[in-house]
Amino acid sequence: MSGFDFDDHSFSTPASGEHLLKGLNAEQRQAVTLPDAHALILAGAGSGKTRVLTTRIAWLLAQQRVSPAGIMAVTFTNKAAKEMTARLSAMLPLNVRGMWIGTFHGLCNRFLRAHYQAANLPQAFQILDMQDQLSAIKRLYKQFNIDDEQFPAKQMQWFIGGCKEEGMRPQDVPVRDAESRKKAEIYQLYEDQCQREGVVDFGELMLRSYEILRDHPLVRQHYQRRFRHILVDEFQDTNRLQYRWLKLFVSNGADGIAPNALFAVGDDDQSIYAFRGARVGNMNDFVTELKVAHQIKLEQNYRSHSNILDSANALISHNTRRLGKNLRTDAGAGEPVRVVELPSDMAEAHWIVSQIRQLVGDGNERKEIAILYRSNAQSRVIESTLFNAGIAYRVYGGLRFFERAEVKHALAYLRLLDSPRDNTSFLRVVNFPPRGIGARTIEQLQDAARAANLALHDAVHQVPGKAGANLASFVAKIDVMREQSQHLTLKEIVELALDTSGLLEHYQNERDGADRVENLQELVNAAESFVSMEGFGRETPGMAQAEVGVVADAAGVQGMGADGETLSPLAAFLTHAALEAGDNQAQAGQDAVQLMTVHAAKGLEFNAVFISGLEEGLFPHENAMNDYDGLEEERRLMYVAITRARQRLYLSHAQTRLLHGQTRYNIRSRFFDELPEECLKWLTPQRSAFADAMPFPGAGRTHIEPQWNRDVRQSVGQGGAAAPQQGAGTGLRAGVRVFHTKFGEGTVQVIEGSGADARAQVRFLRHGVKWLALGIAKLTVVE
DNA sequence: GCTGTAGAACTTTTT
DNA sequence: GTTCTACAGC
Repeated sequence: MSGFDFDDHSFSTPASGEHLLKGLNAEQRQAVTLPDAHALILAGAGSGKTRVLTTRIAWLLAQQRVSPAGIMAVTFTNKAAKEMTARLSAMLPLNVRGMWIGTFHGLCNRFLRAHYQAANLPQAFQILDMQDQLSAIKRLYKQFNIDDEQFPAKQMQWFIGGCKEEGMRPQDVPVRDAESRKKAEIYQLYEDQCQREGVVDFGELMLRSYEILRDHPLVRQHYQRRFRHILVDEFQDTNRLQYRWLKLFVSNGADGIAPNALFAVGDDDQSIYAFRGARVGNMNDFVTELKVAHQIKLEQNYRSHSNILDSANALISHNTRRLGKNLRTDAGAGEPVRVVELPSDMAEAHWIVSQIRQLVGDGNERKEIAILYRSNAQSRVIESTLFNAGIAYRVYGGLRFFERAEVKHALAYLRLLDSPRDNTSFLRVVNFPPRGIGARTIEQLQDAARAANLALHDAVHQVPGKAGANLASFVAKIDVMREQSQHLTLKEIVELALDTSGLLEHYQNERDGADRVENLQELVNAAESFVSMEGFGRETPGMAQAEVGVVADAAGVQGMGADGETLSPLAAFLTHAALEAGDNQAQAGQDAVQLMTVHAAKGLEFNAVFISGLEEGLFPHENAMNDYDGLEEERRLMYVAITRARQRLYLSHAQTRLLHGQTRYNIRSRFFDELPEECLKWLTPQRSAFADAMPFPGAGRTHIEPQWNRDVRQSVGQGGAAAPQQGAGTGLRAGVRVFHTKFGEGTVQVIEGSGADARAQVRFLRHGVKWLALGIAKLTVVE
């Protein structure tokens, strides 16, 4: 039950673990069997990264070099953590629950529950997701009269998250001017509010456990002593704080603790999350700061044919500052990469659908076909085309189960049972379903609560009159519910909440409430299966007692509860809901074509992949094109997209695209020019100024036109014959300064196309770079 | 206190 | 073009 017997070597595997190495190539085998020292594994796409990671753990255990309790394995997503756990238990007969395998945030949560007193948190602290966090900030704005115009709440949320990722508390925020001072001030107010209400956001989970490890040597030493092997997946995605957090677990041999080993697996070429704080530089820092002796590259690719892989390699070689890696495959050349240009986004969608029809007709499974795009907005046209064609599809992204409004409402009621001080939850449901508690009443309550320094829940009796009575009856309802829930199972508690709150009834009476009722029902199911899901609720406190006891006894460390309290099943369930928003896979398991952004596709693979919208401004995205790092990240994104494909890869771009309600004219992505010609098969002639009027190409027609004028941008740059008809007469050419009635002054970057299709790329002083159709836009030449 | 309409936003996203 | 937010009117 404890699973924390440190001397537990009780699995019946041959001690050598040799059998685990079967089927591994030399590189993989070398990585798996490295000595107990820090190591960096550069694992290219499709090189068997997860396999190496899990086999490494299994091998260490089988060799009896470490007990399960001495392992910590960290991932980014719940999905990855689950997969690792599943593979591991398939390899070895052992109780994986004794190990610390989980996401950064999941492990931090586990840590903070154990050290909640040192962390100065209630044991049943609630976790704010992004929605909760934003509404918490907005609430703060109301209370302190902060101008949302001047400090947009969304931006503030981003700012606070960014500070925490850098390990900065409000007092650490550099104050340069009035604005930064105010931001730091708001950050502080937000922190105070969270502390008062006993809630933590995602960043706080990381930062606070980091601080405890940093500031409590005895706690730190305890974990350093315990974890002999720390393994990290997707290391290139770690942010600064996560890296520092990891380093605190590393023992350098001081304090009488034997050195332990950090085994990091990552791929710098697949680093696509810089925009949310990921720092590829952590890989280099790791190597130098911890004097990593073992670096292994996994370059054998088991996924793609060589036309695909060579394309990926060629593309990514245009990036500088790489750690350097070249994938190889034994799979043979395979099909060429098919490339096509289409007149519009709609034509592109039709073309993709026609190709999919053909693929499916040839016996390919729909779920083995993926359509990738750079931004979500692009999915709409494709969706409607697939829908009209009657092809089953599934879109990734969007609202997940625990994020749905009705589910969040139900969870808010449940949270109030455990954490009455959670004002975010209180406000969410105090008048939902409507019970006559309006804005003015709530304002009164907030004033009273602030004056008396009480939680909203505890201040209801300070509000006089009818309004106060309404509030009191709401609180009474919650309190009664809490009383009644005392001896119920988790499932019964959820049912009680749905019933007593009136949520279920409310949605049952609503016209379009059927889906919501169904989701609430699903929540009951989730609660039921959660209990039977092997002891999530038991496991954490089990660790808490054992560990905290050890540390507190040995060191007399104050403030670390070693009492026998366990986290209630409800609290565990709420934690689960916050840390794992659940699937959005409505039709999961069906044989449907997969639609997703390139980001969402990372880590997945398909037999056939369509990458759509390969146009300048879209992919690479215009917001990323301005700086060099941004462009390199876009290229890595493209690299990720290409390497998703096993057998067939299709690249498409459209001349015109409806975006934000207006037609945009795009030229094909520069990435086409970075792919090896011999791997490609152009299904339409490469675009030129003279070939614009191509009719909508019949699906699958494969004639190849002469490829004159390959790079339009280049010919304009040379001041050559680009845009012969349009540009010549008006004096419009690259470099000329122009004026636009809406965007103001700018400089022409590129002109291309001819006649009605002619377009110019203009860099405006105030509005950035835009593509304008010369037949429509009113451009005046300034000079 | 609720409902309807006008206005703004809009890259990528897990925890 | 769509979707969410905010404020005004009933």
